[in-house]
Amino acid sequence: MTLHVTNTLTGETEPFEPQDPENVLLYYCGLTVSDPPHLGHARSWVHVDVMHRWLEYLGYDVRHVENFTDINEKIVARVGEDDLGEDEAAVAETYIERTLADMRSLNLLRAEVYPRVSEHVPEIVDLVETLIEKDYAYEANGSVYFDVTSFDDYGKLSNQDVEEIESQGDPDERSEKRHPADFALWKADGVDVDAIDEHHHEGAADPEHACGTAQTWDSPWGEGRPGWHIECSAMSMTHLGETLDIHVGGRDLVFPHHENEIAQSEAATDRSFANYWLHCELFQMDDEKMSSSLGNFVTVSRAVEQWNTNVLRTFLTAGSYNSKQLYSDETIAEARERWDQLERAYDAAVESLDSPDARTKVEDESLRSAVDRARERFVAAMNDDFNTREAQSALLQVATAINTHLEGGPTDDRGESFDENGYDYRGLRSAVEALEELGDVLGLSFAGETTGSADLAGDVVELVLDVREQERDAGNYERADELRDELEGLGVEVQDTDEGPSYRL
RNA sequence: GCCAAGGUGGCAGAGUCCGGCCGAACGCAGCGGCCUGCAGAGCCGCCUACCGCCGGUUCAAAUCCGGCCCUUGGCUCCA
Repeated sequence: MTLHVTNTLTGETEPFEPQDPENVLLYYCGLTVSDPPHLGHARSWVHVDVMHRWLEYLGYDVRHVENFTDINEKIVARVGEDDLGEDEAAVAETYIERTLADMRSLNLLRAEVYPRVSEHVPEIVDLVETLIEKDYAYEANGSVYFDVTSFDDYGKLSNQDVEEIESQGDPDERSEKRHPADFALWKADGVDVDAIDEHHHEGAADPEHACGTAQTWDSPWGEGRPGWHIECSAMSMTHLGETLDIHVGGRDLVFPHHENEIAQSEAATDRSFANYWLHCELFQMDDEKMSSSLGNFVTVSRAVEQWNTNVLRTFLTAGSYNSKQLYSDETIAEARERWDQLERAYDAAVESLDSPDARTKVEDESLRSAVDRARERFVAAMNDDFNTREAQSALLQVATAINTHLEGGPTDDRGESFDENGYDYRGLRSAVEALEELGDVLGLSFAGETTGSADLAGDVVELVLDVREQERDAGNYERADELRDELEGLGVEVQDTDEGPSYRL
């Protein structure tokens, strides 16, 4: 059984075969750092992260590169705003730091490199020169444009017909372009701040000021700035070579961005730019997508604060990466419920494993075979185009098997209960291992976060529970219920069990 | 207008590439039972889907083919 992925280039699900059987070159189109990252970005990050983890699980070495676009008109437009920074680079740096912090809070595996456009201008200039030499690009008034009619495959990713394409880029570029679909590789000096959509930051720095702070670079065509699309080609080639195995990005980037990346790169190298193009679908808010430009987003930092990393990751992987996902209070609450079930079952299994009953010699085939079946389902699901929803379902299957075993007591292979009151420690151990190992593929972590303050809080909760037990023993249930309600009000979930009360924070 | 993706139970969401095991997974909500002082959690069971509409192929279709309707995304910055 091998990994299959849906390739936007062919529109089909294909077996995955990297160029080098042991290594995978993975590039993810990162973000333009002109706004705080929102949950939509997090959804893509988490899915790319899960791909990365799954590829490693399969034994590949993954070279994962994720860029930051730190040269962009939208960044310039924010210069001087709040305390973001006094020039384009400073604003970008502010957001890059925030973004990296958000990424850490989501338990993402680090990429090997996070290249920035500003650090690759020489490579970009080289690439543009190559394209001009090969007659795929032309200079006009200090700007350089890619000639789409010179590249036969133009449109192969998004199935566009060159003749149908109206135009790309700023309106004032049009007169300079030979074909309306030609796009800028290099833009002559100035920044047209008027062209920037400023709907979500009224009162931003005035255009004059912004223009003054837009950095420019020297080039064979005079002072200027790199175009948007060329950066990804230059950076991925610099760090991963001419042909990528996997290129991932948001669905909204298919055209024109990814289409243009292909054109530039393949025109320059005469080689395939990326063998597999995977696209992450977007979040659906009531009836439109979540996006920076629409302003209808929830920031990552707020979401992590409000929920937590495990709940969020459960939520973000509750659908396939390549299908749209509905964002609503209900769908996120449901994810929380799923995660809680996993965690409760895991805690129960670990606790039982440590109890004397677990040492009773009991064999329970049903638990172990349920875990084996779940493992198989999980692996098959992930190999089937990273089907994370199905994978979650397999994890829940383990949780149910644990609970059934703990609840009903062990059974023999005919499903009849043993007389002994014991647990099958081998089965429990395999269940715990499965949860840890497979959960890790989704970036879920069962290792409780026991900080010093949490320990203290736990001690205090136990003290209260001791008092409550005394009240219960005395038949004073009203007082006992009050204590339980009050604890719940503080976020402590109390459960009475045969072995006494237990709680979750 | 052009390109792309999608329409599955009250909600959400797999399955559609490789037709039968799908009268349709997993979960949420709801209902009944067990357990419990009660509650929660958990367990067991139930409930609601002829899989957008019409036609075709086939012994057999949610899954293949054709037509139609609707939704969403892209064609301007966007994960």
